[in-house]
Amino acid sequence: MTEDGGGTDLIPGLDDVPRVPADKAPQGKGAGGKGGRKAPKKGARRPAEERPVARVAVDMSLPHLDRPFDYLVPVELDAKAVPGCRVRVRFAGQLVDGFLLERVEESGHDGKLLYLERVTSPEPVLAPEVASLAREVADRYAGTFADVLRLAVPPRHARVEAEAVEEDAGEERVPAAEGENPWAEYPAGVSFLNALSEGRAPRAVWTALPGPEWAAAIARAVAVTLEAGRGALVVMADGRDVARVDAALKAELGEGRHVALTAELGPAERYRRWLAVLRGKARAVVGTRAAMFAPVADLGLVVLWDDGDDVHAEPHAPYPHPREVLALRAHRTGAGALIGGFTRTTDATVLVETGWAHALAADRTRVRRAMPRVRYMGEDAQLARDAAARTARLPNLAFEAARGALEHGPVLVQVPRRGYVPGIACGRCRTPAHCAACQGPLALPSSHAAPYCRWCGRIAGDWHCPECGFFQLRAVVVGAKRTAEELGRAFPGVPVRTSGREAILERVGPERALVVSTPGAEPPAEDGYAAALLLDGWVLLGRPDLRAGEETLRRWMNAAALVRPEGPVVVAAEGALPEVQALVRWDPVTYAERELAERREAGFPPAARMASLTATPAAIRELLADARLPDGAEVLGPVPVPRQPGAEGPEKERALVRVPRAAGAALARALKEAQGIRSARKATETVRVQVDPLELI
DNA sequence: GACGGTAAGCTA
DNA sequence: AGCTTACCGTCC
Repeated sequence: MTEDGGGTDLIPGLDDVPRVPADKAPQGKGAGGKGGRKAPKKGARRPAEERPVARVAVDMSLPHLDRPFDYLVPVELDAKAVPGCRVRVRFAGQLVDGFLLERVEESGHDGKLLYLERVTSPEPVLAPEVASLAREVADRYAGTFADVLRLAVPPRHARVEAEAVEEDAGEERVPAAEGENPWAEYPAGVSFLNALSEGRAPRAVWTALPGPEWAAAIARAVAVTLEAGRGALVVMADGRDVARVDAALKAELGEGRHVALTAELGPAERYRRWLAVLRGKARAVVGTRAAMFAPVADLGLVVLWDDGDDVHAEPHAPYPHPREVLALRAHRTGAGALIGGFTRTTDATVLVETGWAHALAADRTRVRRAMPRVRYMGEDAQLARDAAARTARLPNLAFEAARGALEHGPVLVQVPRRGYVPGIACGRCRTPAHCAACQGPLALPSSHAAPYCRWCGRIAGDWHCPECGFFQLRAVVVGAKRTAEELGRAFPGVPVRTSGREAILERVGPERALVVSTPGAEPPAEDGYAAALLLDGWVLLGRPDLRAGEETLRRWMNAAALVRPEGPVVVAAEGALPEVQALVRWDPVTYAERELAERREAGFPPAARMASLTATPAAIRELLADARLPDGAEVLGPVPVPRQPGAEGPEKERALVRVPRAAGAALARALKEAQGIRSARKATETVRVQVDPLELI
């Protein structure tokens, strides 16, 4: 992996030499209709004098038609038919949308060429860098160019496009805020910034110190990049993180030099801002995953924060991941890259181990100064001696930590999402089921396993109801709300607030309060939390997912990073677990390195490359029969997949194809080719192909 | 996927 | 013969 000049963007697969001169193609009357049955729709048409051939990416996501098609540019559209503009063409007899990729003198096509039907808009919305990026992303994910373009180019909003371009606010660049440099906390931080300001391409996997400084650090890196005359692109997991970086950028850059792109803006405003980027009015972008394709000109820096968050994963085909897309962009444009978070994913660890990026972290002394004091409560957790806490069934350690901390400010309580932890109650009298040992609430990890205690984790195999003696259990929904009620009773007089999927708190004040939140919805507290309780570690860790461990650590650290330095954090899990040890020592890097080593041992991603094929068993078999899989490929399964709620049709199965990491590109190519064979053959059932699927096992 | 060409199948 | 339906190659 070396740097490559990103400026010239020949689209791979587009560069075959045109052989047939355009004048062999039908001119004017010839094109309209032969034999006079159908009258020519337009009068005699004439191709443009210069570069009369337009290569068009038609909006068709069929794998076997995933290549450009040539059309003639009629003279009257000569001026409007610019590379990157939206066009409408006749394709297989029907009118379809497309993008004009380039204008050339001659076509390589032997047959007749049709004329462009119209230029939808002369706005060159498909920037050359984005076009070639989209081609590469499509190939990487065994998907089509058209599918990627649907993600990369927002739908047109004609009124917004026509709006008079507002005059520059004229605001002279605000000098970067002269506060202390957040990067000074990191030994390699300053040299990272220097490399950006010298226009080089530093690439770092950044383990951020706990606390709120990360947003300012990102903003500073962006500011330095802009000062050096290049653009910057920042991708965040959700709108709240976007808002934080947006605010930090405003503080750093002033108004008008960057835009925030999120889905909540609505189509008009979103398109307005996106156009501002395209037209070079804004040189920096912060946004959620769709922004990964934003047409930032002369890219100097890409940033991805919290790359392990599963909301980064694009749910639409071909399911590209921003980490991959931004890495590709940085690589091909010579931009710097910053992949940061409080934790470290195994995927980012691969980037470090292969030498693509450097690790950027603070030294231990600073980490120790900034990190919380983490305690754990395992099976031996003792019930609180305090009477009120005893009625609330809170283990002593958690109770004492919270009670002490509430003197100094808010306490964060992290509980898994509603439905994540199915609570249980007596099947007859509906009394909630509690642990015989510590009186914590019982829950069922899955329908087959025995109930366990949400506080202490002890398995409760021989439960019977203390009220009525019944021994069968029924599921009840337990979520943050219920936990909030239980906690409220343990701390009378302390306000309890909840933050979850439906009602997310933006932030909380410095006053004492219990803040019960689901993972990812934790509101930052002004001046930080005085303490945090991380409950239900067993459920998170017990999930049957390859990434359960790293994901649990990520959730814990993201919550614990909101606690004041040296504040207490109590985690409900066994101290011997590697995730707990990593949290206690605040050392996500060693954890990720070990985890990656284990994956390598077991042949799992990201040490190996995988693709999942989801379809009926017959369709999977056919696809695999057509696919010339690379050497060393191994097919696992297929196994039945649980039916999606509301899904129609026959039972689906899923097969996994595993290859050595180096064969990833060959795997994608083989699957794409096999999909092409299938679609050309008009196979009725489609196979969903997902390269690097997020959820595994 | 949608079109249009050709081949096979049915109605007089 | 004259119409339908079925299949399949092509789509610029």
